[in-house]
Amino acid sequence: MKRKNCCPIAQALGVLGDKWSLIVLRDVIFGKKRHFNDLLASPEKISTNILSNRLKTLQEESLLCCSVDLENRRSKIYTPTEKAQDLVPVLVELYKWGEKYNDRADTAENPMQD
Amino acid sequence: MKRKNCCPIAQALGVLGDKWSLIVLRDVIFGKKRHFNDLLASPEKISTNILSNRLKTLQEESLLCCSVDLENRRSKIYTPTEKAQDLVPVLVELYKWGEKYNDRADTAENPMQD
DNA sequence: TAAAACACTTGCAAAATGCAAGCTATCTGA
DNA sequence: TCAGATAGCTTGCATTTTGCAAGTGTTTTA
Repeated sequence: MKRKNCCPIAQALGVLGDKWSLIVLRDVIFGKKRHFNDLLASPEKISTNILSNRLKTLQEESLLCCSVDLENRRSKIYTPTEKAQDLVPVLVELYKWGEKYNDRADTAENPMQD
Repeated sequence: MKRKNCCPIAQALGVLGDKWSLIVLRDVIFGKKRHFNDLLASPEKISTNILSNRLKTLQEESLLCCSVDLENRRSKIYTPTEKAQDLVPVLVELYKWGEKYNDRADTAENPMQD
């Protein structure tokens, strides 16, 4: 969803305002997950085609960069850019809000405590 | 999207992780918009059925409450709850991030400067 | 060299979104 | 009082996004 000529919140949501982008970024940033299968294994159960698509768009938005794992050439490594790291405050505030109002978390499945 | 037994971020996104909920909340919280038609008039151009649906789900999630305008009984007033007000830090961080990385905002259309 | 692992891709069904039109209750002006 | 305007929806239908299962191609391991 392109959102030109509108407020920064709408522009941020143009990139992040879907069901999965921030989940993937959470896992890459806090969970330190780097591989496709690591991200697939999250308790939210993203499906392979969506994950693949999200990794593509997040690269296009310069939130992730992708490199080949030198020790295992069939494996790709996805790392967060500075632009993605700058989402930490957003994720932290979301975490605090979710904790205050919606928390039924099983800490064993909590990616913030990786 | 129900997200039980998972981290607070995922739970927050279960409520807010779509294209429109945070846009509506932005307008109610910062733009101080209270009526259906005020919300319709935002530059992001939400359509009537989606707005109607979002107002309903945001009430179900206790983020908005709805009352009849006593001075104009065909008009309804939507006000943010404390739970919604507590999203201010999330919206502020999103704003800062959007401003830093995606800003092409026309300040004349910027709801944060209402 | 056969089997397993990894990162996808494809096909198809279901759900969400987007657009236009219509509908009902209230209100306003002649 | 009564036609038209207004506010807030609802409906129908096309398009887009998501979800699930199965399959593909390359690399690695046994």
